[in-house]
Amino acid sequence: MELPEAKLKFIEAWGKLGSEWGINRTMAQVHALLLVTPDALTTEEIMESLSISRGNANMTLRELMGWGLVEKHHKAGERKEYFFADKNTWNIARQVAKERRKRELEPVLKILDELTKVKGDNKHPDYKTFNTTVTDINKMAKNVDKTLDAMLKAEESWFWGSIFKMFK
Amino acid sequence: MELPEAKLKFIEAWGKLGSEWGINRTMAQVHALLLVTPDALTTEEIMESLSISRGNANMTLRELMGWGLVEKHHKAGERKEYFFADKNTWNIARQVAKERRKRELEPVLKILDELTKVKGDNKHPDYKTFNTTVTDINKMAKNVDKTLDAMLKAEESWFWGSIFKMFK
DNA sequence: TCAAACTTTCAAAAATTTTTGAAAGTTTAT
DNA sequence: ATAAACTTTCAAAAATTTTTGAAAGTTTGA
Repeated sequence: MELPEAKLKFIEAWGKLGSEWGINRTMAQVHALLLVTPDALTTEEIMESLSISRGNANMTLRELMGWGLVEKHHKAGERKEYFFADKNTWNIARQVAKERRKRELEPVLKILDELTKVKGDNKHPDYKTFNTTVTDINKMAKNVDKTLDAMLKAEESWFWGSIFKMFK
Repeated sequence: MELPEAKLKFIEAWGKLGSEWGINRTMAQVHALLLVTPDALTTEEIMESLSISRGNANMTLRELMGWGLVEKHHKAGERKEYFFADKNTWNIARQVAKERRKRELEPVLKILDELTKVKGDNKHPDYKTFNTTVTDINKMAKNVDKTLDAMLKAEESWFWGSIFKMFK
């Protein structure tokens, strides 16, 4: 397989995976494009490469910056904005973990904490099932939260090293 | 807060979280409903509770069974089918991990392995960036794969116990 | 100050996903 | 064999998400 074809395959696969995980396909594709491009690209170049509109490119890049995955670069003496993706995989994973924790896990944890406090009679199967389920899910969500927190602070090699020590 | 309201809140929150993670909101809601219901429910009861159509209920329940999260129960002397959700949180997490690994991670790993093999000249920044990025992502994806595999085989308390020993 | 170069906005259109519900299919009891 | 009880299917409709592109906005240099 040649490089250009391989790049397209990567972009396609990344887009698909993104869409399966609740991330807009185009956003994942723009990210993938920047990940396999050594230097920063202009909006124009991204539009061209992926055949998307200016509006879409602009919006997607803004969101990628919001996720902390892409940054704007400027070249001396040029007005154009260039977009560049951090290519460190561990940084990317941490950044995504950090954002999803904040945006999705934290709100759910807040609700679960409330629901855990609902009072009732354990003799009523309805209440008992509700309470047990919510309490259990809350515990698991808190464990996930703590694990993500640790991951955010960790060094990649240490993290995987420790994980693999666990089950050998 | 009273139980009925709390149930609705839980169903809503679960539906929202699901939709953010690429799982159909209704499917997550049906799952949530069954999770807080002590006994098995009929299609009719689910339709009623969540105000959804027969077709939708049927399709959603079939999918939940496909994910291994819900099973059909039969009551002696009745023709109706009853649907029941396993309420063990660790089982649920493992089941979801298992399915997503099979459906989403494995196909991506296959593509990444191929892309890793693409030959080129490391003097060309384009090739070098592509190769480095894809190789790195491949490594990370393999680590995730191994971790999930371990999780699938693990006992809940042992798993979290080991994780927490890591960062204390 | 002006206009060229560039970015952002957002209402409307397109694409995609989800839902509906009536009809077709199946199973069971008589 | 039939009808009642129940489940499944799927084309069309509705809802939602994504994309477009032209107009408005901004910045810069002359």
